[in-house]
Amino acid sequence: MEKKVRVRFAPSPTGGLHLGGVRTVLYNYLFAKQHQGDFILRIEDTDQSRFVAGAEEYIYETLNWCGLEPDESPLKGGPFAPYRQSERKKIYREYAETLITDGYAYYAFDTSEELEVMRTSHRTETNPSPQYDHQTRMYMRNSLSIGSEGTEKLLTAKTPYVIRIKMPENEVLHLNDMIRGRVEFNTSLVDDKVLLKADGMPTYHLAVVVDDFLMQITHAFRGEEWLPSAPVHVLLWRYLFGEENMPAWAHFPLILKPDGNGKLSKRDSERLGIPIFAMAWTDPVSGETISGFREKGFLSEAFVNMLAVLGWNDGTEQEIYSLEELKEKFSIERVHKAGAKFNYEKAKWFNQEWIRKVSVDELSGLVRKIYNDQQVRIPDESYLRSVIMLIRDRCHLLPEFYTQGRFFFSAPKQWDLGALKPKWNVAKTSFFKSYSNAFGSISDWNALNLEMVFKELANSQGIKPGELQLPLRIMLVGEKMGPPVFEIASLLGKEESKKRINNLLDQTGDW
RNA sequence: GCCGCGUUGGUCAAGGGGUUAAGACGCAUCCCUUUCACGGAUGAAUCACGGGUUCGAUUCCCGUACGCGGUACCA
Repeated sequence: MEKKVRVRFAPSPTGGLHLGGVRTVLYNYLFAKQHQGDFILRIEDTDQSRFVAGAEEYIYETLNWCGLEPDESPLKGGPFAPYRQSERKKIYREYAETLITDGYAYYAFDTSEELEVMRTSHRTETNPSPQYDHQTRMYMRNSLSIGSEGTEKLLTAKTPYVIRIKMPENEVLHLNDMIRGRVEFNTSLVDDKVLLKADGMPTYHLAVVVDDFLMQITHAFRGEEWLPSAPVHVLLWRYLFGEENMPAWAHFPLILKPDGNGKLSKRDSERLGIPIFAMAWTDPVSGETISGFREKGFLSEAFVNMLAVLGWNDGTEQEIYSLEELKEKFSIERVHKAGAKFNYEKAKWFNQEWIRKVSVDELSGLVRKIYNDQQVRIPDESYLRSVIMLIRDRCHLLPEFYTQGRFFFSAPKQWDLGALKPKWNVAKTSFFKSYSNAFGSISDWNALNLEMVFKELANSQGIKPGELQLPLRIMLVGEKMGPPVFEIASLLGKEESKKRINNLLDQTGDW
């Protein structure tokens, strides 16, 4: 009997959720869902000094936008509540003390100044960052170096302390990563990490294993940056709950900046003008806003799709996947080991694909919002939908529905005269006069008929129709862009088309 | 420095002892269209390096280089 799969995403609410974070959520979610398991959102807010107002709400909204709803969360509750670590504070101390009793951890009374002294005095060329470990711990002020009596004294005097894990010497630990296979560590090289901080809050290391155990997490997935501290977690599992009960691990590769090397960061967003957050994030203190994919005009389907295949593929040539399809086809084993550079151009391509794929219904709501923001009045829903169907193929980002389609809602006020004037003549003036006059006789107003009449008239007047198409386009659109010109006229309607032709004709006299 | 993880075109990547080393994005050229896109076609461009193992390594092993991550009372 297999245990029910339970995974968690455990962010620290300190700001916007960037690409890597959302991808971690996504992979967790996909894995859980394809195994009929639970996806838990746990808020790791153990560092009170890093509290950022609104960051937690931002996470909910992001998950909601992406369609990755947790089964249990601080907001939703669940059988293992609370899901906010700050509210679980009292739980952790007990485990830390058990560790001390069992000889796996100890009290440390060093002040931050003392730690600083140790780090500078032990610093050498070959060891630029000395650690609090088996080599140095006996020189520090802790229950190992000062004995139980001294410890008692300090404890009763209410001396601030932390609890540190006592890393064993020269033991080889290993971990079977679902992506990387067996990874080994020598415990001598790992420092005595703080487990419980002076304020009584646990560090990530303690909290993550205690909560993963208590919340019955079966698979623990996180970013690669956690791999180096994994031996601490393995040891904690061994000491507290039994290594055999430890969840299966997988460490995801990082998402790198598009140019150069290194982790994608907020700086890159500003520097390159590309979004890195799912949604715009405004820092409550500085007021500074970093734009997000949603605001740039991405469809959540495209965003999720793009993220899924950034570091994963199913071995076929398929690149476009819906969430449902991903649930079916995703597999941790096929996640790449190496980090991937983020490519914004490709991201836009995914969005373009999804703009064509998604229903007009869904698009119309989104596009309506964009037009509203631009103060464009939309006569009616069916007109909007027709415009959308006509221009969706040429849009990569949602805002392009405005730049590509605004002329459907208001007549051009200026024209690309440079494309017109040089080749203009009286024959063309009279052609357009007769063309717009002929509108009255077109009973079935559609692109095909419009084109037919256009061509017949042109031929009868001895002008090549091709030479007249561009002028017509400029009259209707104002510039050299847009869908097939008779489609435009057809949608615009008889009156409006006539009006726009006459608008320009009024000016040709001055040329 | 030390530890860990990586390394297939510019980018994302498939492949995994014998292949013309897929495909996508981007780029270039052409076609379509007397608009701009879309679409189609074609093209340039890749197995980090050095040793092994092998009849044969991009693929397996060992080094080296490079990159990234970690080295906090941050997660």
